[in-house]
Amino acid sequence: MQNVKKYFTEGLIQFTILLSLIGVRVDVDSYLNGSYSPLEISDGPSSAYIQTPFHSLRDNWDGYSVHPKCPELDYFFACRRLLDEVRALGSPIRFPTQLSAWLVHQVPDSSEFREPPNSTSNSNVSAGLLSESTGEEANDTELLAVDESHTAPQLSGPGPYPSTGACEIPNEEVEELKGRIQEYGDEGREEPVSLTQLALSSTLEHEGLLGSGAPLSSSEDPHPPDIDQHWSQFLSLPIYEFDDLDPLVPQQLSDLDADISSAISQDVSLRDAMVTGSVYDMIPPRGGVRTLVARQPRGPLFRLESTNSSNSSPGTTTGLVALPNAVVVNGTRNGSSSHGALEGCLDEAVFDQINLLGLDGCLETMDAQLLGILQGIDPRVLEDLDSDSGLSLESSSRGPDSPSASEVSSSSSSSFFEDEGGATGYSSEVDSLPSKSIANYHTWSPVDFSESVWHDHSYSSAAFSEPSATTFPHKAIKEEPFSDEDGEDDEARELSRDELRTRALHVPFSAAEIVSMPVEEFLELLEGHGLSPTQVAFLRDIRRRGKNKLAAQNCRKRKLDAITGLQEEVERLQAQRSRLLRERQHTAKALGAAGQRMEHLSRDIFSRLRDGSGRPLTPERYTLQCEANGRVVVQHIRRPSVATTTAGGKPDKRKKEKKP
DNA sequence: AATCGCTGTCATCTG
DNA sequence: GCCAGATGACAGCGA
Repeated sequence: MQNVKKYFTEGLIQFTILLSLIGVRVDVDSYLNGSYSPLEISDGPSSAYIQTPFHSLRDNWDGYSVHPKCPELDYFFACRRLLDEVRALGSPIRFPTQLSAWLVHQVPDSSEFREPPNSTSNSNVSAGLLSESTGEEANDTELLAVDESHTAPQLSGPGPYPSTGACEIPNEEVEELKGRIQEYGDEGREEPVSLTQLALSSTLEHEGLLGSGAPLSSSEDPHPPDIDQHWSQFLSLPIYEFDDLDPLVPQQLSDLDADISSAISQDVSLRDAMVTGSVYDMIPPRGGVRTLVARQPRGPLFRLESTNSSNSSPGTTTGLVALPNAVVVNGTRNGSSSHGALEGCLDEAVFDQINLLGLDGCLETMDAQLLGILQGIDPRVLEDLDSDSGLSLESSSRGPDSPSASEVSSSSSSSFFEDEGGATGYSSEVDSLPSKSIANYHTWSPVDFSESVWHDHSYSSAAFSEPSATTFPHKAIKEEPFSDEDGEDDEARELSRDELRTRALHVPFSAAEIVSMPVEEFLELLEGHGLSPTQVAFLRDIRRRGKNKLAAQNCRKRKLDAITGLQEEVERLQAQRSRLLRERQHTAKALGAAGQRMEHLSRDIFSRLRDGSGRPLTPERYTLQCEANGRVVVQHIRRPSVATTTAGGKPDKRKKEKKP
């Protein structure tokens, strides 16, 4: 319980330091008329101002040898009342230095005392306090041990108190002091002091002064509630509560000085230095302080996150880490909309990712097939890719200056598109494309595509999430147009056939765009480009198939989800059934046991009962009935005919005898 | 070679 | 009647 002492004494010292930091001169002399020495009062142990060998509590408190009404406790609470007065005095507070010395006197434990973080002001104050406290401390060996690093050199200085260590104060002065204490009343006394000291305690906690010892808990405090309340106010509050109470310190200080603005600011800065500043290595990470330190940095992070979330669209609130590629693609394709949503660093991150993906460069040189494949992968992504990259590349690659495109257009259009004839028979014909037509595809089909991409015939963004896999084949096509990887080429052929035919039609849109574009735009496309009926039917077919593909994907996904949900429901119901069966079994057991107990008790009771003739009652003829008022009565069992025939009128007699 | 899962496509229905 | 979406059925493909 050394920490208890330090808890209070350090709290008082911290309070004084806090006052000094806000410009309040600590001078208790004026308050005590310079004649009172709180160090020791000889008027008996009942006095609240008796000098308390506070360190003596160290060994006694744990053993509960200190009575709650002991003078030491009175002394402590008297100290607190004095602080209450100090707080209630108002603006021009001048703390008598004796109080400071008195406070220093109460710092008995020295081995663990360390200077608070803001050592400059604290050391000055404490030094000043100790300088006022005279050579009395010279006799107090414990005090010398307390703070010899900071205060011992000043303890030798002369002071108003005799070096005997016992300052004699007349009883009448004590009474006068008590009267002054009474004058200030009780309003708002307890809580503000406790709050202040709690805040100071928080400071102490932050400084780790209390971290090494036993936890300050009053859970084992067997003392009466009145004292317990006081103690628990200081002892039972966790650190985080102190942290929460820290903001209350300025509130309490608002009563002190007219210069409260500075006081508040300084207090805030002090708090920041002690708490918030702890983030910046002001507080050693130990014990409960670690939690405080770890909690503080969340502030800026939260602010950052909130800023991002506030500025970004709901879909992009997951943060940069979780920023999907789709968002990146959005950033590239629809700069106007997404730029407004993702500003600042988000944009930087987006463009960084774009650069990493190489989309900006690759899109410029991507040929039509690959772009078509890309766009055929995820219409949801490409849904917004309506403007620049895709179409321009598409058109450029589709131009006559593109060898591959021209080759494709010439060969494919002649070899398969016209052969396919109407769009209605398209699918079956395509599936049964002749090998020559396939070979034509091979001339420009990607050979190095990632298998995942080619396996994914869907338009999901998952395939698009690997842009490298979709951009690299572009080079492979140009460099190795004739590849022997038939399997992948087949997949490429499967995936890109609509794209190929769209390109063969010289439609300035990719298949994915055709699928994803609105109906009006699609109709404009059909009407505005002078397409032949065959081409129109083909485009409609492409759109229909693409839509249906997506629909099939969604449908299957829903089906799987439904199956999964039903399986979970089945498992849940099975578990519920098992639970209910167990409960029923348990209930049946309990009921049987209760019945057995009831029978046993009935037999026991009947064995103790006698009828009028002294014969024991038998459960076969009598029963116990519990009435509403809790009264238990013995009732005769009326047996209809058998009983009357066999037993005759005897039961009636017994029954009459029985009803006591 | 048979099987299974995935995917695309078609036909059909519904709103 | 057209369109979009949903869904069952079928076929192809790869593991």
